Amino acid sequence: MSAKPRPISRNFFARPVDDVARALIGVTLDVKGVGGIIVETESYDSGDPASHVFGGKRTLRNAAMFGSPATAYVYRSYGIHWCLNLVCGDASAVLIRALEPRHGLRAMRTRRDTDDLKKLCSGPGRLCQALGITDRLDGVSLLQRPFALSLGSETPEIQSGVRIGITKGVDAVRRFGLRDSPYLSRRFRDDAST
DNA sequence: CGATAGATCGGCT
DNA sequence: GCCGATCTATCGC
Repeated sequence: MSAKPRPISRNFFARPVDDVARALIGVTLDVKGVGGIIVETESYDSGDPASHVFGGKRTLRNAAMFGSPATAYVYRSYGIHWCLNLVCGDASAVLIRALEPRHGLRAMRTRRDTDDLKKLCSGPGRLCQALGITDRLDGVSLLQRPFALSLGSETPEIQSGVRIGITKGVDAVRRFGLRDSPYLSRRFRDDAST
């Protein structure tokens, strides 16, 4: 059924963060065998007022953002949820916003307490709950267990737009998604391609 | 449908 | 104190 896995290497992350955010669409992300295909991302970097590292201030929370490419940055959002970023170097990172559920559906449904496929991983907090991601994975390498990242086989159609849920840097077009995927956290407003 | 309030806590002013 | 890179339930049209 599934194509042979094409593991992602550290070099994948060592390029401009917007490029990585696009390239991650269609990539499979699993944590201990549970996960799916990335369908929505956002990019953040140190010059970005919406970023946790804006101004270069290093804190306990954002320390992982300053790590080497292919490091996980996990932070708590609104005191309740966890959110996962993939660090790309120079204090830049890609926020994973939505997955198409593929592996370990049973575990995901249990953790999320819902049978609705579209509510399992469609949102940064939701997907972390579904995959069991917490701050215990903050600062951990993405290139080994419990993470498994592998390239997709097709070249996906990418949609882009402004980011969600922020109050600064609101005009930057740094949100990317798999065109018309039913698993997006929200639909894209306009139909700007590429 | 869209709008909004509440949960809950670390980091910052 | 205040405010979020969120989610859910609930209210109103």
